[in-house]
Amino acid sequence: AVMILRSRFLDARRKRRNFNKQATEILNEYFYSHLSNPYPSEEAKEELAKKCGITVSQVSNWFGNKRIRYKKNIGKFQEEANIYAAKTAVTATN
Amino acid sequence: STNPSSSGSAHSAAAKEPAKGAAPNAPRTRKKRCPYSKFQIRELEREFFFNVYINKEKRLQLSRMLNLTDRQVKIWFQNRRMKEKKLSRDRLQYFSGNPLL
DNA sequence: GTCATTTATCATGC
DNA sequence: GCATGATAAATGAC
Repeated sequence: AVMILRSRFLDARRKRRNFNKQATEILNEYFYSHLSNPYPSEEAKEELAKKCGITVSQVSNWFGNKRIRYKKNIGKFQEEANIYAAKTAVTATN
Repeated sequence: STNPSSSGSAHSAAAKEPAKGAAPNAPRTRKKRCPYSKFQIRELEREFFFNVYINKEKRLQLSRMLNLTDRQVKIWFQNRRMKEKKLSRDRLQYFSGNPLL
């Protein structure tokens, strides 16, 4: 049984599963509210990981992918950026 | 699927490298990431199994055999050590929540 | 040397 | 068919 679980773990690293909507919301909120410097500190990563229910490594992966994919095509993320910009603006006024 | 080691573009031809005193204007273009072949990985892993830290002589020998630069071999061992550390962290986290094991 | 990162590639989800 | 998460080369800070 141990061997089965172990082998399943070893090749389960690349078995991708999408994050739930709430986790993606939290990550996007942080990203677009820190668009000038989207590099969360280690402490911020741990907090995001806890809130999203994922690991710190997964948080780092998400920000790495998000940064380069945003930089490569800002226009594609413009609508998304406006959404989260408005969302953070509302929370700021309240 | 295409084997980069067969073409020899990684080692022989001038991909980049500071080029001592050749061209004063240095474009400094980042080297394109080229995945290594199965054979290259297998040999690198074999050496990594014996010693996580590779010395200069074995590095040169391995780089010639695999048609890689010694810098590429050095960086591969660095990345491989980081990978091993991450695997250890993940294993610890994975099995820590399992009282059954 | 480590280590966060950039970039391209891989593998999967849908 | 791309979107997305994870991994593999490559760079740079320290």
